[in-house]
Amino acid sequence: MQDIAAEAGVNQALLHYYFRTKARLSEAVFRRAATQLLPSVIQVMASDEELEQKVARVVALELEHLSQTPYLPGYIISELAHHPERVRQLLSAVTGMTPEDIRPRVITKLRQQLDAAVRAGTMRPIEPEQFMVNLLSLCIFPFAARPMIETLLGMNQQGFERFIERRREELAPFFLRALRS
Amino acid sequence: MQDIAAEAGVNQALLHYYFRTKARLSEAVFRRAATQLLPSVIQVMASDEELEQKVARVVALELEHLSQTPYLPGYIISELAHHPERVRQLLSAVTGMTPEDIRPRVITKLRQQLDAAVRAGTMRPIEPEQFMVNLLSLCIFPFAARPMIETLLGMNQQGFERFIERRREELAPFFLRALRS
DNA sequence: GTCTATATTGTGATAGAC
DNA sequence: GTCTATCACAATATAGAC
Repeated sequence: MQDIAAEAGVNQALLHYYFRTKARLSEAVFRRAATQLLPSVIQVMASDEELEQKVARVVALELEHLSQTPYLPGYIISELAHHPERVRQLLSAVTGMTPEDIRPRVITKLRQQLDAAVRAGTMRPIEPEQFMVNLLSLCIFPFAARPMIETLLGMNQQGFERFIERRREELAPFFLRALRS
Repeated sequence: MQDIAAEAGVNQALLHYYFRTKARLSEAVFRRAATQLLPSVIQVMASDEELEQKVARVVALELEHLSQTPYLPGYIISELAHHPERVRQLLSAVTGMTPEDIRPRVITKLRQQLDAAVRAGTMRPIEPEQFMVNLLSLCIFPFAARPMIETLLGMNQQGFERFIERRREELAPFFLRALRS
């Protein structure tokens, strides 16, 4: 609390005045962090856009955003690991919907599109859940594992940024090829 | 330290006797956790097996292992986020090589195989670094983001396990399709 | 090597003036 | 709303007997 107060240019007492306890400050920070990432992805996934467009937009959106806040995935996953029970309230607070309402909103539309593409013969069958997790894995994981990747692959910060630049171009085509029949 | 000692069936003093400080105990735990995951993947990646075999083996290896220790990725990423400086010493301790030695060992062999496949006309060009990060993302991220995925997609623990079962079958073919030309 | 008991410091939280 | 000063206790770490 001391350190946080100092970095904010105030003192501990003021933090308590606003947040009452350390746990509640921690939740507030977590909520703000998650708000930056989740709603836009949910919106894109649930939209009426073409599948190919969705993939391209999610990749662009995520890589653009995470390039500017590369610490976010590691932080969020860290919080998930330490406070998995917070996820429910977080999702409600961030989206304004209960988790039970979010799921169909995202999945139903996706499933329709994936089914249609299968019938049209352009895509192989894939569950919308797998589709979504695969896409987000490819976007988010590199940032979450960044320190390991940089060390293992001998990159400095600049090298990592170039690495991500390549992904901006290659990731959507890579992903779409995996879907095609 | 109290809680850890209690769960281990000893007392705080004994922990200090063996580990001297809490930080060093923490490092020891981290090292053991990482040792479970890294060496086997590095070994497979650097081996002489066919590329298709490598992909299948990494998927099988990772999903099998992570199903039994699903907390591991969240924990390791959490540690990376809080102590990125530990990665170097970790990699040395775990592999017995310096990071500078690990990189070529993994990357060189992969690059040869990928280049050969491109010349044979069976694969599109891809950097070995992207290849590796893509594959590991698809294997590891779902476990790291597990609480979020379960809540967002309305799964219970059993649902998540079924979700992973599907991936055991579908992930390697999915990934290989993305590589083919 | 393992324990009990204790020293010492760090940390979240509060009281009360302004 | 914001500060200084301080409390209460939890946490790490150590001493020393066995």
